[in-house]
Amino acid sequence: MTDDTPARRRKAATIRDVAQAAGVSTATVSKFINGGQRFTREVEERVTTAVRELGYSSNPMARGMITGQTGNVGIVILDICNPHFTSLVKGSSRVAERAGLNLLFTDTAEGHTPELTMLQALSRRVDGIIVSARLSEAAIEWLKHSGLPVIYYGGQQPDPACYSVGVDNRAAAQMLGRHLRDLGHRRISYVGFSGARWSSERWKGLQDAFDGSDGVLRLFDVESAVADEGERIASSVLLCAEPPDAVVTYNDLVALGLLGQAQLLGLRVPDDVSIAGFDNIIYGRYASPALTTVDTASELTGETAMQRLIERIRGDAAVSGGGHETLASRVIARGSTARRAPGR
Amino acid sequence: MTDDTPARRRKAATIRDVAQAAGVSTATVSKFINGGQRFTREVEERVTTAVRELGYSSNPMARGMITGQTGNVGIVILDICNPHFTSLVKGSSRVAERAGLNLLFTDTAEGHTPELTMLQALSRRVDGIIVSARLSEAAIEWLKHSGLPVIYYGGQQPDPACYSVGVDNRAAAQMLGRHLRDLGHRRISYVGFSGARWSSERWKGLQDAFDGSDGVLRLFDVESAVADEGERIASSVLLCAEPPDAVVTYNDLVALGLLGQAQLLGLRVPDDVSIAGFDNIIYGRYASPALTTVDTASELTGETAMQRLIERIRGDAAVSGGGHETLASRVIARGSTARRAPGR
DNA sequence: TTGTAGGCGTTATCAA
DNA sequence: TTGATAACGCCTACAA
Repeated sequence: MTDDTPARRRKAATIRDVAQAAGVSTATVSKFINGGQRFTREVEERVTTAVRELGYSSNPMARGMITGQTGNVGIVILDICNPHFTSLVKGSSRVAERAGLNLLFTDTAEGHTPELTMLQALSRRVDGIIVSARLSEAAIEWLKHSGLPVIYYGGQQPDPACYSVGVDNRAAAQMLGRHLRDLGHRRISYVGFSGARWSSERWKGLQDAFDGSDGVLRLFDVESAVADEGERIASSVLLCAEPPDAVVTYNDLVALGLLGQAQLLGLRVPDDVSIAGFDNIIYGRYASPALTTVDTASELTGETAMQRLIERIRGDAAVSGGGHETLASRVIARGSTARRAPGR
Repeated sequence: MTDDTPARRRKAATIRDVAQAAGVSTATVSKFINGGQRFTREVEERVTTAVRELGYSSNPMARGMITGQTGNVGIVILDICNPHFTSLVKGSSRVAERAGLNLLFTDTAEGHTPELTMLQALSRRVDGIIVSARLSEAAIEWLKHSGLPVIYYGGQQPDPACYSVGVDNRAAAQMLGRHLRDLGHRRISYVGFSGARWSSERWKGLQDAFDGSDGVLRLFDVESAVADEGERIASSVLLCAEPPDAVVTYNDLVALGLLGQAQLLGLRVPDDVSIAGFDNIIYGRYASPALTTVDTASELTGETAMQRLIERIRGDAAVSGGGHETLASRVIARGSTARRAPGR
């Protein structure tokens, strides 16, 4: 049995239907809906009834046309499958929901649409937007020029008029480096991801940590920050002439891949080599050994970014002038890092 | 240095501005923008220029008011932090982007807003919606009544007029059960999640697999399908009087938690007990031993659901009448399941 | 406290 | 091929 007609969307009741049913003007209904005014008990009751019976709710597009607000906020994510970004979305989503805003989600990893085109399309459908600080220069420039409220997540925007939220990557890496140094490690390899601006910050932080020591740091690079790449680069990093005591990777995904592959290559972690990443994704706990990492406040980043965005949209006076909000990070030491074996 | 004014959004050029600049009527510009008509070279050139110089793009809300289309599609996710759903979103997102549709994302796990209220608000902002088959009866009823194009993911909707997409959970579980049976396992425990309708399908599938054998199946239940719960229930499942040869869990997250805890309790996996889950989340590969699982076509589910939704929105004739689309699933055997030890 | 009327930016209809 | 004009549903002065 099939439908006689393709399910057609029933036309919703309009404010006029309500006005008529309640025997008042549309203006009265509008004011009633949007609150902030008092009415006769009589009118109030009739309107309430009419709204309920007709199941009325105002048309967001019609309202938007005149208020200039869409009721939506946008978020542009590099790769939703990275748990770091997943948590970020979770945090943003929660805050948006509380504020009664809808979240327009975009994943750019596919990159079918050029970044700029995508932003231009999105910008007409949202009141503000949260984007990665890794956006292209052209896109950032266009955003600035557009006047759309924007919050950047991840790194800090050089332009002081921009708002951004994230951890201090250099300081975070320095903490991790210090941890490794305290464990007696001297030969450190960093598997960076030059596609992210702040990978170099993390590299600098590591260097800071070993400043004035006899530590030897070496730099590698992956083409994308995923587990596969960690697997791919494992042998280059681990089986070289003078192998490292410890390896730090750009993020936990790369670390997970590296960790798995290291074991397949016959290395014992952490006895032969310590491994650590960034982001504190939950799955690091379920690797074996559990992965040492640096928490980069993923969910809090999302929450904070959304809060700042909403403030900007609402135009709260206190929050003018841009600036970077630094979130606290912390090292989470687990089984994948340990004191360097004496004989090693 | 602060801004003199709160960044004000510059008012975008309207179709009238373009018409004036090009010396034509707004109707002409509209037709030109929306294509599908031919113009004098002269007009075409003037309009093109005006559009470019003014950086014009049409106002989606104004357009939506008259076309009745929003250009948005909604997706309602139970918990974006579950990689299964993350992949689903990824698939949907890609297809939506290709079709030029924006994705309105909602995560219900927080549940601040009642399901029905959330759907009602969302329904006015989208042309169609993808939701979990785990939605409440009331919500499903309301959706049917609304006439909004809906695709359910996960389980099959009983109502044949509804569209749904997902794997055959019973058959999938039967395959996994068969795998375990072939490995010589006889005492099987299933850690289900009664919060999901299709957990019982999986339970039935397992029973099917051991039908007519001397297998003994036992049922447990978690309150939420996350790794923590897998950890929590581990001792109850594994340390009982007659411990199981193998444990199947509702999904990989629970399995991961259970796996980690099993090892902390001193059990060797898979020597002492085999463990398997559902969904084939990527992190199962990085557990140790790697997790045996059943692939539930997460990303394909998202893609397919979005394709069907778009067909429904566009009103393609061929796709009337509803129905369930079954996606193929497959067992992915890894290290966490192995032949039952002889002496066990 | 309530109503009237104008306009938001666009598309669709119909006439030129 | 092009243009005038009427909606679309709502909000907001302003008037009553």
